[in-house]
Amino acid sequence: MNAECGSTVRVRIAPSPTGNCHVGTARTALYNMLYARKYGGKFILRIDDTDLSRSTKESEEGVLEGLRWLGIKWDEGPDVGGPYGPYRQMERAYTYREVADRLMAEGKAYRCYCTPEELEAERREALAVGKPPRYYGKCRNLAPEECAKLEAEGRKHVIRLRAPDKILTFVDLLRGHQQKDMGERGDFVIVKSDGSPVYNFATVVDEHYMAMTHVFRAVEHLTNTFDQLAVYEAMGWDPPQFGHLTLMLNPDRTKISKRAGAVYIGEFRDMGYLPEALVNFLALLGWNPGTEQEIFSMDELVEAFSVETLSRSDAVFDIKKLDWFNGVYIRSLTPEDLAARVRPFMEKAGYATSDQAFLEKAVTLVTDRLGKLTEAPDMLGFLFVDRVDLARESFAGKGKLTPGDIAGALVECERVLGGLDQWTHEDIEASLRALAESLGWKVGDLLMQVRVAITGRRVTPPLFESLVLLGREKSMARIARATRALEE
RNA sequence: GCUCCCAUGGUCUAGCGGCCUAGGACAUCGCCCUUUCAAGGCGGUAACACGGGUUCGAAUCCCGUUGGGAGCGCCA
Repeated sequence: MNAECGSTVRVRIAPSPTGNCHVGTARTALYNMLYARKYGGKFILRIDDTDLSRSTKESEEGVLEGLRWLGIKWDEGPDVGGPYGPYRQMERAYTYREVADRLMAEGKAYRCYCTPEELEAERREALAVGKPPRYYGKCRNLAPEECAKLEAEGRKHVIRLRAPDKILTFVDLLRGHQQKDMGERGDFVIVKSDGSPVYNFATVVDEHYMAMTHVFRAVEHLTNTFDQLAVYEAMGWDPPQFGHLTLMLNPDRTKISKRAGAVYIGEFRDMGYLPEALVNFLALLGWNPGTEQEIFSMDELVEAFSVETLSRSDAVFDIKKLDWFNGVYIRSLTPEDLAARVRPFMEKAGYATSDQAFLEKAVTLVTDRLGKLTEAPDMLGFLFVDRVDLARESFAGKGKLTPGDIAGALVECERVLGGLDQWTHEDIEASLRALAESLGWKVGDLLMQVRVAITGRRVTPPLFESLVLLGREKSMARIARATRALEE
């Protein structure tokens, strides 16, 4: 299980260019990268684009962008190159062909002319009598003349590998010894009728030529591994070590999907999550450090990572926990950093944020209150507008204060605040507290009226700091306006 | 249907035969703090899927059952 037996560790992530970076892909990429860093190896990004129809430059870029945003960096890949290219399957087409030809020449693979309809019928028959659906080898021993004849009829063919009639085994890095009797498996397709390689074939060729030493991938590939092993064996190649990771689940324990919420990295970014929070959360979803530490920087993850503590059971993606991590990371940011992260969300909401110093002071008021960056515009908007919307009910709340009571109190507030020499937190607080006492009001009740007058709402950042930031002029104007509104 | 994987509170997990009256975190509830809301502090509720073994002793090992998942594709 130790990585460094002579050769350098080489691990990879091989996403399909679907346009978006899926969280599952991201987590698998993370684990692979952590492993590479931990053992001083290389982490490679390969684009598995054999499904030619969907691949475009943009669809590839979308995936890379998601990974980059999370801070996942690769040593070799289609964008940065490297000594083991190409890094796109499409560009390796010639090699697949060559390998398939060699397998055919050695009698380890053969052409099959069966139609999809025939195969489907065969599968149904097998299932009907309770046998595993498999290809029973109709074209297995076709004579060259027969092939020529079918070819002449215009029949298309695929290439099948002769499944070895023996038990294949490997040691999974997470699950230990695994085996399968390949005698139960029919000969399987390695090259489609259009000449392109099937995934289980292409991936073997890629892993081999890219000199991968370890393959960490989702558990859905566990049983596929045996087909791949058959290819390695037919070619006389040494397979890498495999480790099959868990799946991420929806709350109802089905495989994570769109309908249960966000699944693409870009969506999390747009929802106001910090990449470091998402990474931390993802890392702990399926792996544990063996200690009670919860918060990890990327470097700390590299340090603590270990294959031994990767879990074997699937994990529900609990967004509430992600929210908690996000809050923790937001609170750890400097005002400057927080301001920078919040800025795009403020701009999107239509608030001008060119005054850096002001923005920094503003975000400082809500650092402890932000669960997600998207909440910032709502909390801070009152500092960036000329006037706020006032609703009568906001002042009274559920209490029994009448508009008259409130307007009267606000007039007093205006008077007291207007008489202040300095517009500071201390002076404002002292004067308002004193006023509450002389009025016989509870401090909280009085401050609530000012709060609503200033912000238009009952839930806001701390009042005194907000007044200071808003400035004397605007604050006084808002109180005056609120008074008038209540007196109408 | 066959093969394989998995199984500790609502969720993520620690536990790898006695240290477990099962630990931590999120969520939840209560209290404290408090100018609202948060944040923070303190405390509470809450789990070894079930049934057989093995053993002096099992959450931990074995078998079975149940439940969940994957694969059996000219998808990746």
